[in-house]
Amino acid sequence: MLRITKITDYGFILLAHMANQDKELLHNAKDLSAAIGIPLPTVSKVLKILTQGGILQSHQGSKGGYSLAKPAGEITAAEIIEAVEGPVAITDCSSSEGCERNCVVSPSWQQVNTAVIGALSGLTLADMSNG
Amino acid sequence: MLRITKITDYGFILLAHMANQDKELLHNAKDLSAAIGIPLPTVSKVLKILTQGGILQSHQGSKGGYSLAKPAGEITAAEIIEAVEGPVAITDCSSSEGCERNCVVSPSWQQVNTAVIGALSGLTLADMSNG
DNA sequence: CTCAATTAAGACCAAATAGGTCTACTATTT
DNA sequence: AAATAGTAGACCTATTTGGTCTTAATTGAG
Ligand code: SF4
Ligand code: SF4
Repeated sequence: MLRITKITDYGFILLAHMANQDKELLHNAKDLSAAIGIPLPTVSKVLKILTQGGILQSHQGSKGGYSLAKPAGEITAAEIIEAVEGPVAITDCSSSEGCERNCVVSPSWQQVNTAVIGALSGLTLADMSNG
Repeated sequence: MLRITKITDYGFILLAHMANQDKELLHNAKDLSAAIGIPLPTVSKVLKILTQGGILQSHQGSKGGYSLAKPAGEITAAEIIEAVEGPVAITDCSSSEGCERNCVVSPSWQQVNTAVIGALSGLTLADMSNG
């Protein structure tokens, strides 16, 4: 339905919050949950996914937490979405797997897909955070 | 997951097929189903939705069928998607209803949404069909 | 060394959405 | 009248998404 998922949306909220504070500060899931107003288990899940996608760096154990893996100005919206939902593909045929029905409109979708990725790549977390 | 639905995809295939033929010719669901290779009930559903959305014109009764409501060059991809899935809104906050959690990243999503709609509005059915 | 705090991994279930089919009805042509 | 074709909408199934939970592994502090 041409919409990002809630998990992705939460990811952006969390990342923007982290980008607005001292870069070295470790944020733990519990504090973030309280700060953002999203239940802890969900926050925890999102942070885990973002870490697996290389957007966040984690530090385990007591006094552990998460921090941005790169400066906010170097993390693009496209990267974040890909980390959470996988490659951006507006149709089956604009993904790597493709589509067996290789129809006439496919090239147009490729164009649209490229344009969308372009828009998302031109926007960094720094742009999105404090504004 | 940032993807158009299958019904929408079918819609584009059907419309492109129709745009590639005589504008005045009426296409009935059965023939279109055979031509495109999508089951009749599904084709029928898609055509109905496109008609309700004002993209197609229908003609009931024997020898009836569907034809484009406007020249292919005047039907944009954005229009078609809206007709099938409703307004393009990449997040809750970029739709008319909005989102109660009015967060800091919302303005950025508005920008992205506008860019996406722009890309979709700049592409007509004529562009997408015979190309 | 032990304990508490904290992330990691993934199972799990419930809710929502999407995909697809079907039936009954209406309109038009012959 | 009969045949053809669209209209409306219910309906069920499959898939995806949202969210929670449990169990482990890791690390710092006392
Ligand atoms: S190839 Fe045609 S059918 Fe397959 S995804 Fe692309 S547009 Fe849709
Ligand atoms: S306002 Fe914030 S939370 Fe609500 S949809 Fe927009 S980005 Fe997501």
